[in-house]
Amino acid sequence: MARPREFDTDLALNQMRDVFWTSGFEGSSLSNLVSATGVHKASLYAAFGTKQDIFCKALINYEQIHIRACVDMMAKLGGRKALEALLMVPVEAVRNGDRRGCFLCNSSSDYESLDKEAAAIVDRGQDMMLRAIGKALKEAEIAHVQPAEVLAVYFGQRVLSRSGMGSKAIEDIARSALDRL
Amino acid sequence: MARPREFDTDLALNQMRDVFWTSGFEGSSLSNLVSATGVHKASLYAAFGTKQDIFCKALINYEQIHIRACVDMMAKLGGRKALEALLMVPVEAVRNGDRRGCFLCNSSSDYESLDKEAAAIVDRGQDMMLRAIGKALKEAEIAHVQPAEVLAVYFGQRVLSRSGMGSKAIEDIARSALDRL
DNA sequence: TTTATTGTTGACCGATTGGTAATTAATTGC
DNA sequence: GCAATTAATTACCAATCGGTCAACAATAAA
Repeated sequence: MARPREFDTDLALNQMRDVFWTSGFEGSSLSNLVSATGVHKASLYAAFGTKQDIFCKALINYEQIHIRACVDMMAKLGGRKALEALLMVPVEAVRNGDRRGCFLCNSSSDYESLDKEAAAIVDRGQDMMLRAIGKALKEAEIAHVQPAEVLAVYFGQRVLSRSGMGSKAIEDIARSALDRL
Repeated sequence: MARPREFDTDLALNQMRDVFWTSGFEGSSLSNLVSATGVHKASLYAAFGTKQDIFCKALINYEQIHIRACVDMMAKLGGRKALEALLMVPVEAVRNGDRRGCFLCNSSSDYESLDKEAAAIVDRGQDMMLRAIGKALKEAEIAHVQPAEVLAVYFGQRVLSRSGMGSKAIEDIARSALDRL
């Protein structure tokens, strides 16, 4: 009943998510989003709202795709294998040349620059991961390890990935942590 | 032989370091630095150079003061006690209401937006910490744990501090990690 | 006191920031 | 074909960005 959209909103959101993922909220400008999508600024605004709105949608997109996939994989594997798989995710990423780290971890580190809505999305994402880790620890009957410690190791791997640590060293972190579980 | 400076350069650098520490390179503007120091923009430029120059000096200042203090404390305590002290640093910070995390960890996470000089300073800081951790592990005769894993736990604590995790949970991470050493 | 040197200041630079109003274009239901 | 609806585009907005320059002020050596 009206003029159809000329761009794929899902594709555009994925592209903008990658920009924020790589450069963070402050480090990404509207013109970065425009070049990544090929869509004019005013059209992006009409379709997604302000920069803060877009960031929130990008973060939700990340959680629905990547965090969800991670959590589902852990639920499927269960127990110790779930934890092994979790700590190997950063290793595989770096092996594939992906040094963006984890968008959730990056946003946790940039928590200061986030509005309430985005901060709540970060909180929810962390909670998802903590639950999945807690469930795996229980299944593996590892009672003396806190879920937050595993999340800390995972986030540590992700931060160190960003600053150029080699895939072998990232893997050593995983093995060193898993050896003591 | 000329007009004396009206502001304390060391104090001003400390104040600017705190701005970058809290908000990162992209998240800090020159006007933020001006309000934090009370020094005019052109005077800051004359005394410290460009924004990138100031960031590098701030990061060096952080390493010389905070990383150095941390490494020295570990060298003094030695062995297992050094590792215990290290993982308690984030706990004490959050207890004191300090949620800035670790400037070195924050900069590692923002590695993408750093120039070569700043990136090299980050690399050096990480190396200092890895050496100190490695020495402590050796002294405690803990051979099966990688220094990078301890650094990952520490960075993880710092990231989670930024996103509002409670001091008790940050302490649980420390205890959980130390219990298994 | 004069002169050389250096710090402070306010005005200004072009570029970019996030955001918006108005115009034009494309589609469907009638 | 016509009207209604919505998308795309252009041009523009005030504000801020990092940075610079010339005028002025303060000091020490001569």
